[in-house]
Amino acid sequence: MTKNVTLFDIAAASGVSTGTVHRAIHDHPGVNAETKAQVLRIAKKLGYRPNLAARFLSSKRTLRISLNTLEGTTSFWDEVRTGIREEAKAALLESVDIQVRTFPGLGEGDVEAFEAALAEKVDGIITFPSRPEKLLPFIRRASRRRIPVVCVATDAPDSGRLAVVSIDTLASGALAGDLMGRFSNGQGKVAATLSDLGITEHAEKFSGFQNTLQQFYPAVRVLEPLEDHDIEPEAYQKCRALLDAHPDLTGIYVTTEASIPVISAAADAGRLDRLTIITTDLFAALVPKIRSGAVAASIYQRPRTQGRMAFRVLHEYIAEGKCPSRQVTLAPHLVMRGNLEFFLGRQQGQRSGRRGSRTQISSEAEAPTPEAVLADG
Amino acid sequence: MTKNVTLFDIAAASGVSTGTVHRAIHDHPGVNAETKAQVLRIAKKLGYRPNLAARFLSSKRTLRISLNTLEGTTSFWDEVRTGIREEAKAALLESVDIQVRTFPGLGEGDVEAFEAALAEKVDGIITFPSRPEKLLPFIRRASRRRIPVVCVATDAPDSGRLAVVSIDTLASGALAGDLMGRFSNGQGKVAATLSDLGITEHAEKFSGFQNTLQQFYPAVRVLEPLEDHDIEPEAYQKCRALLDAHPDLTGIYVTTEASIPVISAAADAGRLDRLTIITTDLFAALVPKIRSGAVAASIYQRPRTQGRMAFRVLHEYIAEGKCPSRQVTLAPHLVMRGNLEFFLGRQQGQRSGRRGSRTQISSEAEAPTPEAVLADG
DNA sequence: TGCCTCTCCGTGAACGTTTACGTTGCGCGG
DNA sequence: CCGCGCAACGTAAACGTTCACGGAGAGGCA
Repeated sequence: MTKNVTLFDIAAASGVSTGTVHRAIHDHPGVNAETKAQVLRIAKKLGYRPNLAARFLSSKRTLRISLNTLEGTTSFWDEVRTGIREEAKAALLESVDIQVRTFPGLGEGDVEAFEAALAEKVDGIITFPSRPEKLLPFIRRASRRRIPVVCVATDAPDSGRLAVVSIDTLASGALAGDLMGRFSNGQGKVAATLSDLGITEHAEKFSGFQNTLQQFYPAVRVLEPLEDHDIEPEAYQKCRALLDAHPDLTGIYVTTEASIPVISAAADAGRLDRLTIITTDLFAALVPKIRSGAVAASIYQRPRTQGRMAFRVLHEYIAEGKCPSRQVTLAPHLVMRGNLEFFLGRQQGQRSGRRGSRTQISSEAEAPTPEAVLADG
Repeated sequence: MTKNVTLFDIAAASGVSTGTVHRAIHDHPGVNAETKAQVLRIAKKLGYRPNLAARFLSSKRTLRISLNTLEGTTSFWDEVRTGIREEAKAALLESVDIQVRTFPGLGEGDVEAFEAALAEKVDGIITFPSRPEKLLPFIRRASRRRIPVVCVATDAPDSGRLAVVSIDTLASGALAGDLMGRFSNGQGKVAATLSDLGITEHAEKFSGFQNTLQQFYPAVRVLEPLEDHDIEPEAYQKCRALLDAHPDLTGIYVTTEASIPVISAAADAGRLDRLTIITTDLFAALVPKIRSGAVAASIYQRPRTQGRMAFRVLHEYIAEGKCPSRQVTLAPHLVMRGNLEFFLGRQQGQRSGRRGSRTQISSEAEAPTPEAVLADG
């Protein structure tokens, strides 16, 4: 491991001063085009990597990032936010200011929120692109302004976004398919609900679900997916109609958070005990349904981890200038009756976690601590 | 957010120099007891928190940690190591030197490996405490010497270890129980194999398994657990005997990595297709068994994440002097036929990941980059 | 008294980057 | 020729911590 290349080394090699090297590298004005090219060439040849400690030491600006989310699904985004905060605390090199901007509905106010973030000149944007195609030009604009954008849960392809963080949709669907196949003993007729086939993520979940069933449980018949367009009454109505049309339906896979209307429809049709229902995510209203067995399993999309990863990618980019992998996909967790309490405890413990860890410092006196100051008393 | 307290502030407030403050805080020799107490009091009153950037800037020592693992289960510990490396790279503030020490068997050579690590005066030890009670005094000794010890996979309670990172055993067992109950349609007779009831983790897994079945699938009968003491022939023999003794056995849950002998026993007894087998972890030999459907599901203990967490806790302690939560428990992942490829791809992508991310920097030219040097060409 | 040791403490130079400011050299209008 | 502005570049002081060095005193011993 040879000693790291510094600005000074580059300066010496190219016959200029560190100030010029710095300006060249950071594309700041006031440096000749030739000189700049020369410096960049040498920097690259020498394999320059900035020393973050030095950078943070000298310019200790606070990192400002905007989190743009949907208003309705608060529990999910609350967890995402917690994850971001957690990871920000772990990065521990700068103070972080998270500005939360919410928009009321899919495609409503998302652009405005994004523009507001841009206007504030934040250092990065973590967003749920509710309507990717509408947001696309704005993400491009941010990208041109060197403001990194990380999409969470849903992707905005070809937008120049830095990265997307989501669970692996195919694996999610496949897991649901496998469970459905096993739970149904390899036979029966099952359906899936989703928001809109036009949304890649939902289409992929369904695809994973269908493929797995076709491949490994060929006797199970998969119906056409049911689109609810994120409207609960529509989900309820369509589900009732589905149940009426198929008296022999054995299972439903809800790929979105809109599982409650589906469960209600099944209950109102008196079919709850004959249906295997697999849902998505974990929120207060769903808990009793899982506990009672109405829901066989729920596929948890790990919002906290999504938040952590989103921040992490952003931070790596801002700090080190590295372009991380453009797609961060997570494996979903599976929540069932037996391990439900575990997941609830985590959500719980999370919120009180911040205080918890503080008190722990002082209470666990026997713990070894390098900073004597902090250990005492 | 008030400006951070520095060594200089403390020095000014207590009428000494920064050098003395530094020595006092870090418990270095050469400072009067009274002075030291005074400095510490003031530091505490002012709420001093060390500036890591400055610290890493000045003393760029390389962090040396020892990873003590079991020789046999290489795939698991290889992943753990990869996770550690990953996280170390993400910490990006210092170079990390991971010394791997392996010991041949449970309780064989583990103490020697630990002592070797201590002798090397490493900055931290990440270990699998194969026989916690034997290792206990040595962990204590490390703790007294302020060398933090993180246990992975298995805990060493009351040893003064900094933290333990593991899968939540109860949730694991519960998940296995839930799946077993569902897959068996709520009836039948099932068994579980484990290494030794004396090992807390295994006992807890079984307990979660049993409780879940008793509570939610009361018609399923759970047999006494089968102890294989981590000896494959013993696992095979006992399993054959089990199958002979219980011709109506419907499922087996293997809580350890020793699932191959169980599968062999079932196959040799001609019972494979009538048994629901739930295994643990994911390794090469298991893959075809899952693919063929011999194994219904495997509970993946996420070694890479365990490694990441272990390093993270260690790093937080060393860097910031903070005592993290003493127990880091993870939710297991569930591997089935449909999502098997996803997990295999992750393991694969992991190993080539380091190079992959490098090439990505240069290939993804459209990506915005703050360091012009790295983006060009 | 001279010399030496030991403890306690101050001093100042790193570490690599950022940034405000100073210094050239050149062209141009008056 | 003077003065001005401007582009291009150099300079040096931060940022907070670490660490090697050295000095001042106190005490011991011949």
